[in-house]
Amino acid sequence: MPELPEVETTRRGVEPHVVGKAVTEVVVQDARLRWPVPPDLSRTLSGQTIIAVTRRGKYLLFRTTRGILLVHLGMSGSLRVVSAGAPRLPHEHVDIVLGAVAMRLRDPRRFGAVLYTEDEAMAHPLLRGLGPEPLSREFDATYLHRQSRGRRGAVKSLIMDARTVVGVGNIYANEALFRAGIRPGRAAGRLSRNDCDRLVKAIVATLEDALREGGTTLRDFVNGTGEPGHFAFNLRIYGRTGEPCCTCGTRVRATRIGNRSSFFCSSCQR
DNA sequence: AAATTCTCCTGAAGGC
DNA sequence: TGCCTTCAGGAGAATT
Repeated sequence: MPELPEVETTRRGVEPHVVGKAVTEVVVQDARLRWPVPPDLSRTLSGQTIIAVTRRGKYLLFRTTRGILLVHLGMSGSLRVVSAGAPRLPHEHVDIVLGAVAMRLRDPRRFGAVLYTEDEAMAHPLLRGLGPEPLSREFDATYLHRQSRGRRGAVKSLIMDARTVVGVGNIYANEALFRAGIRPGRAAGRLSRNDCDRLVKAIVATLEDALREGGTTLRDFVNGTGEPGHFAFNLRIYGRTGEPCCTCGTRVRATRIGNRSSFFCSSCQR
């Protein structure tokens, strides 16, 4: 599931192949993504040169002098660079063709998005209101502590809420809480200042470790050049229901929080 | 205001 | 073997 490490891995993978190139055309095989791919996208984008590839949360931003192509990978999306005109496999819905190469979006579950805006980036409705980047200085214990005050909901839901901090999805939320020794169901408002400090450090460390491994591939994810990520081997708690905790041997328990599967060690996490 | 539920979608896995 | 149900999840929208 693309979370920050997967999206950033994708960004790094495609960036060198697309910056400085002009869009030749956009070929849409199936426009039915989370929102329809704009019908005039090919006409709008053709001729525009990509000057930078940035990321905000889980959104990829392909900047041109005129506007921004926004790409979100949803939960099963992947974007890779292929030869223009390479045979299309199932679920490969959109090609952003740049001369001899193309960025190709594959998205079996079609929860992803391909949009275009000429607004200033952060004014876009999907980007406005996003919380800080987890790997920025702004995301620290003081900030998280302040955000958590008065919250009776689960801390796991709080850190997965993009208004609190971007880029943390279900897998890394589970992993970070395990590393911090905090139960996912704990009321956010009951976190001590020290809990927040450990949790922020755990989130940062988890994301950085995953980034180093090129992200997590459970099923669909591949990077900008089609390679899977290897962090799945490092998952300590996610998906390990019934297995012994890697730290203390207690059986890993599963529960649902905010309609998302959650895993924890009842001994290591309080 | 915060918290919860619903919704989109398809493939895999389990049950009978 | 085959059909049916359940589950997985990002995150905006709707609801409580």
